[in-house]
Amino acid sequence: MSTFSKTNFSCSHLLPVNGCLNLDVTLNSGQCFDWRTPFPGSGVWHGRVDLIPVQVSVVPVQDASSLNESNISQALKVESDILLNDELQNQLVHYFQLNFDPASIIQHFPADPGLELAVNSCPGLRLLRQPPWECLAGFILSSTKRIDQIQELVKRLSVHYGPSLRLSSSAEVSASKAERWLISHAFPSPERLAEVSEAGLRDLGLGFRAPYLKAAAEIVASHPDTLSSLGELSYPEAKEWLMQIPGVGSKIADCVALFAFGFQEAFPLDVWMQKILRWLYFKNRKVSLKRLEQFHKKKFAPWGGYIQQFLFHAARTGVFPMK
DNA sequence: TGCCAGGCAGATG
DNA sequence: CATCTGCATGGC
Repeated sequence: MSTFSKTNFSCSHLLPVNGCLNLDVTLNSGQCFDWRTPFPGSGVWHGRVDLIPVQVSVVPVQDASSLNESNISQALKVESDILLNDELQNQLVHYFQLNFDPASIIQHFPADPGLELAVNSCPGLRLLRQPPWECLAGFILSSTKRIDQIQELVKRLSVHYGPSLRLSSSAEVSASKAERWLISHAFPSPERLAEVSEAGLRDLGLGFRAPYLKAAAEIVASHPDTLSSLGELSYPEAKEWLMQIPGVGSKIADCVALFAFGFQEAFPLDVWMQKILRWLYFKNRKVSLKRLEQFHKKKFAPWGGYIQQFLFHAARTGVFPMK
């Protein structure tokens, strides 16, 4: 394993974690698409937060003398080839929501056997707060794709059109085996993708998503501040704006509302969630989408966002015997 | 070969 | 409303 762990990072920090964080669960729960781990289950991940390339892992905190918070027993260990000044550290804290303890929301969940099973099956799962554009783009790519295929598309777009993150010579030194786990490029900006032809996007395997992504890039690029400030609107207003974009319907808009802006009312109702809700609460009978919408709003609001993530991940890892 | 994958848009009753 | 279809691509 030591051949894979890169020990010559020029910068290392420990960021205190409020509550519990499990990276293996969180970074593999279908909310983000650009993290890799050399060894599944090792807890070590390579990726980036916007333009900051990092290796992250979670370590226990023994001596809390400098951290007089009672709910801090872990820290996020962040290593990077670039200098992590205060501003960049704040970006990392925000992305991983380290100042927020998910237990403060979980304790309000309605009493429900299925939900409890889901929550207990993936401790440390937490919602990230992602940069809006790459979150939006990622989920535009997600239509009828498996998560590993979405990850592949994101990687191809980044390598072909994204800005290079190779900033220091030490990053170039790494062993060839570890090389493929390093993040080389960030996700391309909307301005850059707006310049790429639809054919160019199809060449990367986007298929029918190509014109959608291009249109989204053009819209976002031509309204420079609108997307990034959607968090100042109400949830319905933000969702309505997102759904103006071709290729963005209710589900994708909810993903962005939740994963990029933290609207807890957002409840991405994809095919998985439809199956889960029918199985848990409707004896697997056919139920219209409309009714499922009404059901989750009545039963789960205003904690739908987190509840959805627990149910989704539990189902995807086989916790529910749905077949 | 056939089926399915964190959907959406357009058309039909 | 509710349902149906085409849309690309890749893996099993």
